Amino acid sequence: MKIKAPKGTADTFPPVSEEWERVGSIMAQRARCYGYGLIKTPVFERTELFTRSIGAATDIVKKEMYTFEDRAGRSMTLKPEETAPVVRAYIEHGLDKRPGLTKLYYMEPIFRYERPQSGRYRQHHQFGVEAIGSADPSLDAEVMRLLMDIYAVLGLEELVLRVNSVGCSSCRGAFREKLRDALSPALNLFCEDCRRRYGENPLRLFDCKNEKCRELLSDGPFIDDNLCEGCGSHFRRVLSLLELLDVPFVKDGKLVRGLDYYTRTTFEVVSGELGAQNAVGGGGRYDGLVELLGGRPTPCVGFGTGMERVLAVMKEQDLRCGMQGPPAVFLALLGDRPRERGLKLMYELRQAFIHADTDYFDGSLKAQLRQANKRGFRLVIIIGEEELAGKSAKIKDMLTGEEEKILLVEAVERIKAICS
RNA sequence: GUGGGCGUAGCUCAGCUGGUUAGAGCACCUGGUUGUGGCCCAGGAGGCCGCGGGUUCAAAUCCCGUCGCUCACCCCA
Repeated sequence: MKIKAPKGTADTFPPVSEEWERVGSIMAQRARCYGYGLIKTPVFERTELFTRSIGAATDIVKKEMYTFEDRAGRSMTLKPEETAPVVRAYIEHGLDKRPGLTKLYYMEPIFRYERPQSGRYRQHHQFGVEAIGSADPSLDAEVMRLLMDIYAVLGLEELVLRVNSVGCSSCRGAFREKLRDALSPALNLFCEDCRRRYGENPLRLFDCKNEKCRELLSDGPFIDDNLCEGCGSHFRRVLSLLELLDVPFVKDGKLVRGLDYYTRTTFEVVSGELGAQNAVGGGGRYDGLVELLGGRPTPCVGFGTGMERVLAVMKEQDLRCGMQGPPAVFLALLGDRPRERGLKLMYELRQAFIHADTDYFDGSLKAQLRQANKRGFRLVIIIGEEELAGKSAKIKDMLTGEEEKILLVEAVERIKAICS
C-alpha cells in the first residue's frame, strides 16, 4: 500500500513551485517598500498561546488545532495562525519595552484540522504583515494599501475590499446586547445555526449565507453605527485615508471576523472566482493582544493573505508569474572520451553561473536533442569523437537550428557572450 | 462532525442494461537519417479496472462494506 501525503496537504513541483517562489518574492519586495522586515517563527508553539489569543470559544481552538504532547508532557500546537506567534516573539524579545513601531512580514505554513475542500487545506501558507506599536489610523490604511498593492502588482482583478469596525471591548459589548434585543422578537424566523450563534456570539449572525437570515438582518442594527466616540472617529479617519490613498473599498457593517482578538478596523478581500472559500486575504486591528499575552498595552494592525488562494485566483485569471531566466545550455555528448571532456566543460559553465545540464541515459544524439528540445533548452553543445579530435564543439541554436563550430578552450566565453 | 459526486494506463477520460486477450487522446520509448530536435508516419512499453467481501457458469460492469479523492455545509486564508 502506497503512502500518500496527509489529507489536505499538497506536494508542489516545478513549474508551480517556481510560481510560488516568484509570487512570494513579489510580496516580500512590496512589504519591504512599506518598511516591513522578515520575521520567522517556529511551526509549533505552546498550546496556551492560541487558546488565550484566538479565543477558547472559537472554532479554531475548539476543533481545528493540531495539538500534541511533546516527550516532556507539554502541550504543543502546530500554529493555526501567525499573529499570535509574532506577538509572542515581539514580547519575548522585549520589543514592547522600546518606543516606536515594529513592522514585520512573514511567509509561514499554517495548520488547521478541517475537512478539505476547494481553497481549504489542512496545511496552507500565509503571507502577512504586522505593524505593532501604534493606533494611528494611517497605519490601518497603509496595511490595506499594501495588501491591495500586492494584489495589483500580481495582476489580480475584480477583488473587493470590505471594511468594517468592530469597536473596542466596551462598545462591542454594548452592541452585542443591543443586537440581541433587536433580534429576539424574530429569533424563531432564523435558521438553526443562527439561533445557536445568537447565544454564543451574536455578531456571527452576519456571516450566515442563508438568504432569509440575511434579509432579516438587512435593516441592522450594525456595529459601525454603534461605535463609541473614540472608535467612531478612528473608523471615519481610516475610511477617509483609504480614499486619500486611492484604495477602493466597500464599507460593510456586516463584516465580522472569527478570531476574538480583533478590535476596531477589520477587513477582508474576496474574489468572485474562488468558490465557497472566497476570501483571499483579511486582517484588522488587535489593540488588546499584546497586553493579553503579557506585554505592555500596544496597539497593532496587520493582515494575512492565503498563498494557495492567491495562486488559485491567478490561475483562474490566467496570470503567469514565470521567470525568464538566461538561456540554458544542454550538452549532447557522444562516446566516453567526448563525455569526459563535456562533463568538464559543463562544470566550468556552472561555475560561470550558467544553467547547464546533460543526458544521463546514454541516449543517441537524436534522443538527446529531443530531450533538450522538450526541456526547453535554448542551446545545445554537441561533442563527439569528430569534434574532440579538432579540440572543438558545435553550438546549436534550438530556435533557429543554426550550428556554429567553436574551440573548446573558448567555449565558456563564447556561451557567456550568447547568454548575456 | 454532516451531506452530495467520483475512484479504470504517468495525466484526462471512454467502457458499466454482466459475456473472449480492458480502450482512446496526451505524455513516454524505438524506428523511418552510420551523429541532428520540433511536424508527420510506423511500431512499442505501460493497468491486481482503489481495497475486501457477496451474487453469478461468468463482475471493470450488479450488491454490501471499507479506504481515498472531491465539492458543499460549518468555519476561514
